[in-house]
Amino acid sequence: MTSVLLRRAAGAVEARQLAPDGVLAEVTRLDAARLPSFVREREAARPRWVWDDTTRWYPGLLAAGIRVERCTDLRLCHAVLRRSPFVDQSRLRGDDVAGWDALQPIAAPEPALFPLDDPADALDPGAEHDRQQAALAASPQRRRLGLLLAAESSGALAAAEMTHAGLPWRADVHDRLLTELLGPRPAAGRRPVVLDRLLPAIRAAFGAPALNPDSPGDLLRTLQAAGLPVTDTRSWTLEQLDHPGIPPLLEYRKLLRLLQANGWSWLGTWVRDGRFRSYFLPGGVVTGRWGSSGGGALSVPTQLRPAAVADEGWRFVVADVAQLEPRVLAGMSADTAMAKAARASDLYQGMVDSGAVAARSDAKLGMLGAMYGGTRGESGRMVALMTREYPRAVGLVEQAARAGERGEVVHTLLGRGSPVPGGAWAGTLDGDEPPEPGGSTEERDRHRRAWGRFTRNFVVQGTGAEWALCWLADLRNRLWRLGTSGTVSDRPHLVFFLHDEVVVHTPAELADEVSAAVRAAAAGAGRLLFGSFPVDFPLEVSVVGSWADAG
DNA sequence: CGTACAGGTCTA
DNA sequence: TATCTAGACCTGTACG
Repeated sequence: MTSVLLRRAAGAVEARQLAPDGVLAEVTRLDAARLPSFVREREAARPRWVWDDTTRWYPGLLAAGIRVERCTDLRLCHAVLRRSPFVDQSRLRGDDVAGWDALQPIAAPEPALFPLDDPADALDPGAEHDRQQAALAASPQRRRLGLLLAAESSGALAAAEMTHAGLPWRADVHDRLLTELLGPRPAAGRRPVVLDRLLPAIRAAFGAPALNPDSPGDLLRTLQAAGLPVTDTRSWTLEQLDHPGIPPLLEYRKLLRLLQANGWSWLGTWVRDGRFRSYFLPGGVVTGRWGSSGGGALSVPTQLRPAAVADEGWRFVVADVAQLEPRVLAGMSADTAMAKAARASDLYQGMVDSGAVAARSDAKLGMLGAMYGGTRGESGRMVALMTREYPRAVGLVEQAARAGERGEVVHTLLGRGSPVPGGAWAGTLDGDEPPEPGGSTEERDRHRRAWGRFTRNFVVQGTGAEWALCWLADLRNRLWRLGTSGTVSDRPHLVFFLHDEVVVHTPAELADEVSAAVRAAAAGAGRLLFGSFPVDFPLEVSVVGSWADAG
């Protein structure tokens, strides 16, 4: 496959075409305004586009109606390679390593095609590409690492396309939901009538006429003065209490939260032209999960999902994986007993049916405890049971926890490395950092165990993210091929992705084919990561008019 | 007056 | 019979 490396050069663009063996075949210099037509012409041969950072190149191409099939995102690949234990770090050495380390994605593309004063312009993408290729070629885990880099780059394309398309969002439906719960939209500077009605009831119940429930300190003092035995004011704590002031207080806080997080001002800020537009950030989380920026895309309340409505004549295909992380753990540890339980569409029920545990809730508690590091109470007892039934799977996360406690780096199946621990407790391991002044032994042990819980979870959450990335990358190409003409948003396309769930917006007549594509991509992701090892990733797939109707 | 942090609540 | 993983983002409060 040929590659085309793009770089900005003083208001123009330089395109270097590389033959499959990496030899430079052709250099083209073109005016930045000519870039879209250049990419459109060359894309017919399906090259791999190599560029410093997808957020700096792809939004402009998408705006010009151009979609590309594959790319290498040097920023994201650099970040993976720099932390991977599968890489000989000396291969990445160069003058501008610090520059690549520090390079940030662009969250909101500026109106100009390329922003001025971009730190990316000081970096040489050609040299970085050569270093990355050399590091990959020398890796003892070339296949896995190569797969991870390709998946990460594909994710960057998918993320840019999702931002470009946006999630269909009906402002009128959202406004109706808010009005039903809070009353009509208040004038600027006023509060919704429902909150104004609840406030005196709360103050009266606690005999505190000046109470401001928005102030955590004020609220805690008032609750304690009313004789309630609390040390925090979390909803979970308050729900345990029997006092006439509690129900209106919880109601008040629930509605206030809705107003502040996803009220009318959210609607005005994040919904334009019938689309919720936020930025997905591939690799935004150390484990490899995506982060997001803008509008809280990672926590869209289920309460508001009725407002996500497909266009006229279009549908949503919503798909999620049941119990992704335990399945991934079964696969990466090659635990055949757990994989057998995972053959059922409900893994926890599969554990009950095989006689491993008595109840589904026990299986769930035990697995979550094993993956998160639960030791106490019922969770700890169930973890012990899991260890007996699934020694390979539990052994894998136990080893990751012990390694983390020793300050070592752990890695996912495809080779994403965990961060090196910082802070006083880790410094004492190598003796190159003095213990924190006032830091007691117990405090250091607490940090050590907390880091062990993090590395324990890292291997599972991170490998789960790799599975999801492979799923997404394959699905993206299948969706494109299902369409016959037009650009990304004219064909079936991704509009939302959240760890183990995708939403596809598709012309209604293609919805069944999209459902099949979603399933085929999931099966493909399982084979890519685990080969012929028999672990299933069953999906729940719904074809709906509104996101709220899925599941 | 702007920034940092704590506390809270939503998501998988 | 829980306080165990990862995030985003809001407000109030303390601090310089």
